[in-house]
Amino acid sequence: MYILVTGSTSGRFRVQELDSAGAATGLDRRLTTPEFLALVRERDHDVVRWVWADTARIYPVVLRGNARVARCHDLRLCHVILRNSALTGGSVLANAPASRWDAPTAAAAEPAAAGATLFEMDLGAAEYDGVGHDGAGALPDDALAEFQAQLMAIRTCSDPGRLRLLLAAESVGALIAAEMQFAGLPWRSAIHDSLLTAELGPRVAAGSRPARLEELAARIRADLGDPSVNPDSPPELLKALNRAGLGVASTRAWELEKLDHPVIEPLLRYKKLSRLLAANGWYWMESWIINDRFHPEYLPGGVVTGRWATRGGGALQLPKQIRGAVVADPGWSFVVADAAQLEPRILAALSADTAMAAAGRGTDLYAGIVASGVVETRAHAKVAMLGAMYGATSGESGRLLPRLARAYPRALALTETAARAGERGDVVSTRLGRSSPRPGSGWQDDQARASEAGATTADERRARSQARDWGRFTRNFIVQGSAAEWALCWMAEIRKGLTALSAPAEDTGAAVQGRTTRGEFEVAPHLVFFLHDEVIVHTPAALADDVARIVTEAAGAAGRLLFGDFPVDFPLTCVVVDSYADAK
DNA sequence: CCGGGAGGCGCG
DNA sequence: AAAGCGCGCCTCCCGG
Repeated sequence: MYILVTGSTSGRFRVQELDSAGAATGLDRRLTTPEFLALVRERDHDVVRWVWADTARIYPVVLRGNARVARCHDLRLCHVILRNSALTGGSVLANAPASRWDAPTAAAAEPAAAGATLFEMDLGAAEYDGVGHDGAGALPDDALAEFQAQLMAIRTCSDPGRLRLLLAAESVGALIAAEMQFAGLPWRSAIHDSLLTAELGPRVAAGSRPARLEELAARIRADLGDPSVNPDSPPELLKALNRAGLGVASTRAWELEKLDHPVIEPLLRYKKLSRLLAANGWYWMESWIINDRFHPEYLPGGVVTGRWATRGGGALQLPKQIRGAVVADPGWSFVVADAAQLEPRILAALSADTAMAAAGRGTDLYAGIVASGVVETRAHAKVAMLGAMYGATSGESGRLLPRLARAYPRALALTETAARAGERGDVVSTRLGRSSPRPGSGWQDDQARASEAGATTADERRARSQARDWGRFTRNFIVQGSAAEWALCWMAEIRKGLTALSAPAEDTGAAVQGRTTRGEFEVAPHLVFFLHDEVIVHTPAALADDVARIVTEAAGAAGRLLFGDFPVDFPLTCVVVDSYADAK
């Protein structure tokens, strides 16, 4: 049973009931926002999947109305997958000309605009799919046709089960992303401020240097014998370093670390601190922290591999330096969990390499590789595995690869096959059927030119280099993308478990007019952060152990969803803490 | 004045 | 110029 929801600029929703084949049943109503919210509460208990154009646009309306949905089908996200998947390459959908469903997603509203709080902002419910203008100029209401085309593409593909799981996972990911943005990550501005003050000195006006940075800049100038050099300017700094007799080609920290000179220590500290100030300083805090919550905008499917991206606030790059500001509410705790060596385990399962899977059973996978006698140290095991998944050719990683290939031929053959496909310009696909993009026309042109009669050695070298670049991309795509699918399934299972844990707390009505509320996010355990292979759940402290069990069991369930009975473990490091800084 | 590329660094 | 993938976002700097 599907319920198709389309929106309108006049705050009315069109709601059409569809049967399990996606055909209209005739139930077709126009509802106001309160009526729509009432319908959501009434019908979400059934086996209903809500179908809509864009979760990021419509679901905040539901959340602000203190309601939630269990399942949805996000037409925009699913369209992208089905258009690109090799599994649906012959479908009508994939071969139709580009439409508005192929347009990039519009930027959402500014988060911290002019004193508005997140809960007062218009998150774009109106006109989220551009339909429903009651006058001239309305765009065609093609959401139903699009949904039916998607169902057809799934039904007629070679492996519908995998794609159905992928689309369900992608869509529930969109729900979770909206819920996490809505709930926010607990963030203590006072602690953040004192961390900054301890590192940088007292806060100063924007545009001037805090005391610690000013002192370090003075030392750098003195040590370089250059009273005017600006340490924020790489070209100036590079010249000054060279004048001081330091033969570096860049000012990167990893290169400076190799040098022995008095200026290096203050310079590296300057770089570290100026980065903290620029990326996560007071200005960042004022822009992104509202009422002790960080509300990043997550973008499910924002990376071609299926990983999420974020927009604004740099939520996926929170430096370890400031994680001490992430503190649970009084009486609450965080359950912080992180999948151990996720990508190599995904590779073992993808390739059905039982030896590699066995090396990770009940233990650190890299330690297991050492115990199997493949390499001598854990560091070697790790760098060799990363090299296999990223396509290392030289250095220590390159030297260790043959030993890995001897011990785990199936796993290494899979990555090699993916790389060769990319080098030819072919498409590769993840476990559940997300396919890599084709290389651009420039790439194709360069390959073609290199095989023509008049090709120069420079043409050939260039084409070969680009082919290898693309091969490294496709090599990594299957692993990173399949790991992203595991993570989506993991989060979906966590969300399901958390819902069951707090099921009795059925709420009764809409938010009080004019009041801001986070609804059940104020009383029940909920996801507040996700970072590729890591989640944070904010929970009443009394439920933390239950939550930890749910999170752990969800990892096993995700593995079974992707890989059935294949004997691969997905162990977690899972801790209950008050502060994110204590997680590892 | 603005936009975009480069350099650089944070995260997985 | 990071060996080897994927991102976002800061400042500086240059060209239009």
